[in-house]
Amino acid sequence: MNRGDIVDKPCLTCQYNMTILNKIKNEMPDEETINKLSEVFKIFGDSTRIRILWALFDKEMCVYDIAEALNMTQSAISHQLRSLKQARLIKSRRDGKNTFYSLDDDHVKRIIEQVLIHIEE
Amino acid sequence: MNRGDIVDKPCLTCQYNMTILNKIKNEMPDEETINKLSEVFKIFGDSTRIRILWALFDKEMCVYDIAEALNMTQSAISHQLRSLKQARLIKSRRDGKNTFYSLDDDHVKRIIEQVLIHIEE
DNA sequence: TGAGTATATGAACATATGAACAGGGGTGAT
DNA sequence: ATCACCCCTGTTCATATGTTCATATACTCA
Repeated sequence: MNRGDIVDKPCLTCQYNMTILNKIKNEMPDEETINKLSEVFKIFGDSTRIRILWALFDKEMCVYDIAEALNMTQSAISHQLRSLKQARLIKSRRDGKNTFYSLDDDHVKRIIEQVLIHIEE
Repeated sequence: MNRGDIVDKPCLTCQYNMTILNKIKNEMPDEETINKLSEVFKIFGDSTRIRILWALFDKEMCVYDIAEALNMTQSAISHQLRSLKQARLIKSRRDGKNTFYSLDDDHVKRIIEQVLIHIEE
């Protein structure tokens, strides 16, 4: 069964006709927005990154200390920090030898909290 | 450089000492919660699933119509619906030949909206 | 009961991802 | 300038994930 077949004989028992389905298609955010959305979620979708974000919840930290707090190698942390920064979930500030990372804005914290509420119900 | 070395000579220029780092470790949610969090985010982290959730934002739909609205095969949609259901982001209701899917609760919508706000800034 | 419709599942394949390792670049102290 | 330290980049390898195709199951109605 492929797409062509389906278009010609729509699901008769279902509630929506082609007009409504097309409306859904059109009201859907554009492809770029959808992709951005899923990319951001993808970045959240890793336990190490969640732990990093959690560690940054109320203070900035340098790479070394994050690695220390999470019991992981500096290299692994650095990779994850890059992902997080590319997704604009964190920002960095250089101070001499150290680079300090902090949450990009409050949304990040709120998003995690929302999901936490969801899973705790 | 490995973990053992680091523990013995902490980053001298950083702001946090071992006591604070241990505090971070202890205040972090337990492993199970962190894992659940990242798993849920992982499920959100796919453009097809985001589009499915979007289609379900204000009404239930059957598999066929979702496939139709998204221009995808029934099989692909069915697989994704299973993931979404396992993560408790959607629920299903059988009605004769059809299975209708809808958002599990309002959090799902709110979570997506939060991230949308974040990326639009 | 058998035909037709709606959905689910399994296997195979391609792609994406995370961790570890090796090496390099920038910074500050001497 | 040189060295030590902090961090980043590129690569490799193992594993995870998404898609497709083929097929199985569930349900309805004649």
